[in-house]
Amino acid sequence: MGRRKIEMKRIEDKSSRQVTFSKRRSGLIKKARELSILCDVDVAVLVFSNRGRLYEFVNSSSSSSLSQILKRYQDSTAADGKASIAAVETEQSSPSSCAEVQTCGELVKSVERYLEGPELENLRLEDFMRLERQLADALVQTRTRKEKLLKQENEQLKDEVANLIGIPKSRNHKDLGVNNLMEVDADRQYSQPLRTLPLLR
Amino acid sequence: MGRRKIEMKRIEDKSSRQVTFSKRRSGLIKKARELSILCDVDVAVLVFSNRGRLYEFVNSSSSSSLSQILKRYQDSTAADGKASIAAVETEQSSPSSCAEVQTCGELVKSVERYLEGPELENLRLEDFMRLERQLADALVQTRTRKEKLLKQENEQLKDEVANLIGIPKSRNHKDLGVNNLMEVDADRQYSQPLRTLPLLR
DNA sequence: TTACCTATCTATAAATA
DNA sequence: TTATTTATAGATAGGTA
Repeated sequence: MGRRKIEMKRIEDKSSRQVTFSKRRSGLIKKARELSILCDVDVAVLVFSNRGRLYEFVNSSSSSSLSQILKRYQDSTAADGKASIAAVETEQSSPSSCAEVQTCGELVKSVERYLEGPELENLRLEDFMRLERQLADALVQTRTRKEKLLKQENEQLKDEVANLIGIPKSRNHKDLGVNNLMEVDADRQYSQPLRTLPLLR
Repeated sequence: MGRRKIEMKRIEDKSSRQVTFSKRRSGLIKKARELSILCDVDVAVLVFSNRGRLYEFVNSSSSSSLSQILKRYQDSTAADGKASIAAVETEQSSPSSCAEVQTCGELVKSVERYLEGPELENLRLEDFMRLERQLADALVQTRTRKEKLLKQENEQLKDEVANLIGIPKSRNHKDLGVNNLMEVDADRQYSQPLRTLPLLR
């Protein structure tokens, strides 16, 4: 998509890597927006720069759990302007793969340095910690809900079994609400579609 | 990027919306992968279809909290139904050769060390953050195991129900253990509109 | 940086099998 | 319906200011 085709590997030149990052990041988020509009689906894109900055897209009309999580997180950081989560400077001199730049240890050290510095910078740390808590809370909440549904379903099924054993007339059975639980998607070229659980409203 | 320019609004025709969804979803995830490789950054893309299915991309070298969560989520699903029973069953006993158990044990020990360590009052930010992550991961793993057990039971019960429906002669349900491929009606009607809610695992 | 420029490459809308 | 083809719209790599 440019003057030349480029190899699919890490761009070594720092400057052009940064430029490409900026361009492609914008492009990715634009495409995410288009997908969400054209196809009327929920899309979330999260990009963490090597300096720990987060760029994101979450379509506003989303109602899914994860999007809610991300939105919640977004709200919590809105006061501090965009992309301020753990926006710390890491002058890591790790000679090896820069993919590991943002290890927790590195990040923590950076945050500590950040805290020792002047300014209201610790606000960003709070943003980060708030994000951590929110994600954990949301994860727990979501899993609890799903587990609850599974238990409910199991209870229904147990009742069904009991009924069928106790009253073995071949009556018309009620819907079990489980028929698509084990559905598997065939498209695994790039991603792994994950099953979701039907929820009656 | 096609024969014609299209308006940026929801595609009304269901068929072409589905086709566009499939194409653009693949394209989005491809671009996410390219961005993560070329620029060596962490990228996560989540797409929830209207049927509640989740398509995702999270680059493997990511080390951010969110990516870790999503990755673990992905992993737990990928391993679904494979060799997970043994791991669960051996959990009670002392450390076994199972990597999963070992990992869990290591995690618990680490957490215990932190909790029982002498310098608890001097808990540093680094320790705190690591602890937070460990607790979150442990929670996820534990709940994943529980969920797998629930699903197993759920599947057994579904088979049982299917068998009892298909063979409504009242029998002892224990002799239905053979894997009988009974199918459930696909065109059943729900009394209420079924809404699917994407859930984290 | 910070942004435009534009030749090329890529994604994809529509057609077709 | 799903896969393949093709013509175009769109994204962007390397320049330039």
